[in-house]
Amino acid sequence: MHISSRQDRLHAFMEACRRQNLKITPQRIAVYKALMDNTRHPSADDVFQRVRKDFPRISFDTVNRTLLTFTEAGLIHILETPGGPRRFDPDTSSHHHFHCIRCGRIIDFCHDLYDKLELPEEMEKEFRILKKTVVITGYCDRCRGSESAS
Amino acid sequence: MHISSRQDRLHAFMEACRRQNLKITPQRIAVYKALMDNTRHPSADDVFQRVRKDFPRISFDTVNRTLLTFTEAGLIHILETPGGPRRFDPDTSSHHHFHCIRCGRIIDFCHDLYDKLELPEEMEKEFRILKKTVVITGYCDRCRGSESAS
DNA sequence: GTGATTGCAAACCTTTTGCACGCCA
DNA sequence: TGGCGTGCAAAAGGTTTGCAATCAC
Repeated sequence: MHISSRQDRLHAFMEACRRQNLKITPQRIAVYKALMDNTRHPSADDVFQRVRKDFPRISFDTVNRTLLTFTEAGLIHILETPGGPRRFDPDTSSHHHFHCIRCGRIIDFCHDLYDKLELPEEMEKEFRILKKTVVITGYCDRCRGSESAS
Repeated sequence: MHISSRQDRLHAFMEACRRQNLKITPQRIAVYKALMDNTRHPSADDVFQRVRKDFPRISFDTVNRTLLTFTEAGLIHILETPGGPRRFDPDTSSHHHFHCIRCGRIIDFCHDLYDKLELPEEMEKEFRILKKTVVITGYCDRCRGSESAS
């Protein structure tokens, strides 16, 4: 959970960069700050638009590549989506997702039981697991009425 | 599981179309047949390439739209992927996925316990649920060695 | 006959790639 | 200084849209 302050998180971020031999550049800091502000599920472009406000000269590519770098470093996650632009998730704590197949909304939810699910034994042996999420798909409250009205 | 014959499944498909007021066109039949053959996780283009063999005059758009139509009708599912082209899943029985974040492989697995997971009560009340999947992300057996070699 | 479906083509959007320059360590 | 990181621009890849012609019912 996000009990740590902005400063603490920024500090931890820089530590993580050092640990992974990632150079600490103004651009990376700007991207990370934007991610801390945005608790939703931003696309690369969403992040770009936000970072731009404080860092007008940054390029989209830098933002996009930075996001991929952060993902490889485990600082953020890539969301599982039903197609469409890639979405990132700055929240790396265990949580789960609901996807509306009509409006595309992704709704986070927490669920202790799901968090505690054990991984299949063989998989744990053979693979290196980073994340486990329950994804529920359907029509959200706003869309469930219109489902047959196609 | 797929104990029913090709003929049975085709028949069930046509029944489903009638039930949903979908016209039974040669194109839709061709797409459905291609899906029955392909047990992997095809993209729209994968399906297109396959259908083409038996139906050279079909257009990509028709295939793509047909897949979306089938999804809305609940005949197939859209896979949750970390970006990239949309993938479809002709297997609508309960199963779960592992995603390798390095090579992009999607591996199906079955897991009774995961199948039996109960949905969050409130969600079941408010939303219309179509599917529930556990998605595990990480490095697969082939890729786990190369993870630090970036 | 009528409305749903198809084929075609263009537009749109996102992601990837290559390369020269610049900056962090 | 060396090599990683950045910015720019072009290309590639996938999806969506509009419209006229066609087909299933």
